[in-house]
Amino acid sequence: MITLTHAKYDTPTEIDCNTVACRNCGICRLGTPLTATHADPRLLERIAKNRRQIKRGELLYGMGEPLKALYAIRSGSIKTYLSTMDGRSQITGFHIAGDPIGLADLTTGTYSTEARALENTHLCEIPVDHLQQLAEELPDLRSQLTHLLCNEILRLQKLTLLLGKKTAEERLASFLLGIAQRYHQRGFSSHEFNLSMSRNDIGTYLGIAEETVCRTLTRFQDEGLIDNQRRLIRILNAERLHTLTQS
Amino acid sequence: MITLTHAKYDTPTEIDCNTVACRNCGICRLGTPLTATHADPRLLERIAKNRRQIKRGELLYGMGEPLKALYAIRSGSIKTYLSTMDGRSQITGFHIAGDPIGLADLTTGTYSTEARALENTHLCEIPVDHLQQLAEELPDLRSQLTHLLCNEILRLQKLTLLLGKKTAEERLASFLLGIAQRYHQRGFSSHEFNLSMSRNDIGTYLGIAEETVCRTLTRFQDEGLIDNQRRLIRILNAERLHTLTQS
DNA sequence: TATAAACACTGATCTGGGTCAATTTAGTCG
DNA sequence: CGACTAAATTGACCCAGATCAGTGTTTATA
Repeated sequence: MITLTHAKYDTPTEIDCNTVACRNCGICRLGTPLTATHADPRLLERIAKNRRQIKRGELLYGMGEPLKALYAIRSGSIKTYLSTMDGRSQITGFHIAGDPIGLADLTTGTYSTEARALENTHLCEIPVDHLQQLAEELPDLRSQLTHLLCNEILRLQKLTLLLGKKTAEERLASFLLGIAQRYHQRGFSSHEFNLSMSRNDIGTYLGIAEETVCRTLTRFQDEGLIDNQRRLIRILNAERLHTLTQS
Repeated sequence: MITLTHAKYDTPTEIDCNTVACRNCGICRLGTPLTATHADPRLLERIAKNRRQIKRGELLYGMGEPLKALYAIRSGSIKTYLSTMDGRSQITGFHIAGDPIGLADLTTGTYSTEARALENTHLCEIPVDHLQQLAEELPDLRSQLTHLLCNEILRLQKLTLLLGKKTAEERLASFLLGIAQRYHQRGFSSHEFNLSMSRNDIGTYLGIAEETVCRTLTRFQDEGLIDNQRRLIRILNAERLHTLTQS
């Protein structure tokens, strides 16, 4: 079984096992399905110009800043969030290796969220003018970008159902299975994983208090649904968790 | 002052004042800004094949159905919503004249929400294969579609902030000003409008109970912020409402 | 290996808004 | 018009989860 074994609160190292090869990256996949006769490497190099790395807690970009580049995560993870005037914030997404960030801001030219690293993170920087020019040339890239935008809408629609109508228990169950599924899609274990975000972050994403996150995880553990070792989570009964999600 | 004067619970009539000309429609605008040297009419006809009209309460499409067409609203309004397994639902959007519906489902080929008419509604039906073929030919149409997708993401991000972190009062204030702004963009009054949705629908959109919607609107009226005549709303103090939105 | 600083967890109490139960007000239709 | 029906409103009560106030536990740092 492959598990994510990166150190907790990891230190700045070389790209570790939780890295996604360019041909598996969401942007670079160029519309070819998972069974890709892998994309032209020169093409991939043309899309992502620079590499960049940021440390845990660092800001990648702030809301309102002019959009200089999009990013694709090579390793690590990023949270994006919005805030009210008086400082309450709502995390709109956790982004892991292979995910693009900032796509939705392409047409307005301004970042609509804050983006902050949850751990030390390696990124590909994709200049926007460059991407748009390439997209004009490459129909496959265009359809991949459209696909990513559509998926983001579907994800946010499901998030509104969660935030508007689900109980704390349903939210946590949905969250855990969602994380498991995403890791699984990237070839990692869907039963055991290290969360890169704090309990506070989870609450800020699910629209509940940190304490409610803790209490609910503890209850799931007591009921034998998960093994809760702080950030290391083992899913013990995915079946029953799924019935708890109410979706 | 132009106000929306269609009859309450309106009856099936010819297209009324709350109609958007094709050249102002979200999809047909073809990337040209508001100051458009208006688009080629033959082009517009090529995009929207059939007209369709549905009555208040009728289903336009159901979740999970194969995507046959996208729709653009000519007049009237539509709600789209998701539901939990046990029947709680979350409205993900209210759509009015000029809005496209179903765009986000283009790449999956299946409707991801239910869509139901809030009043008698006239639509343009846009076959998907046809749209995609046209988009290949027309760069302006492509960029308009991308723009619409991006805007939908930004809208849903703001909705998650509302659902995850705002109080009932903040939700209602945001909602009223949001409606006002959208009507304003379409050339109607931003101070007086008829809501096409029930109090129950508003609650189902804002993640609060119908009763809380009523109580909060009543309070806004008592405080002189709005004039609340059932579905006819007059904004009396937009300034102060805005400070209540916390965004 | 101390010490500090996050982070995770737990218990006690409180409250915004949900739920339940009427009542009032329009809109519809014979 | 008057009866019927759906929607809107109001009041009383209740509870899921927030908030407050700690106590453990792990990581970071000296």
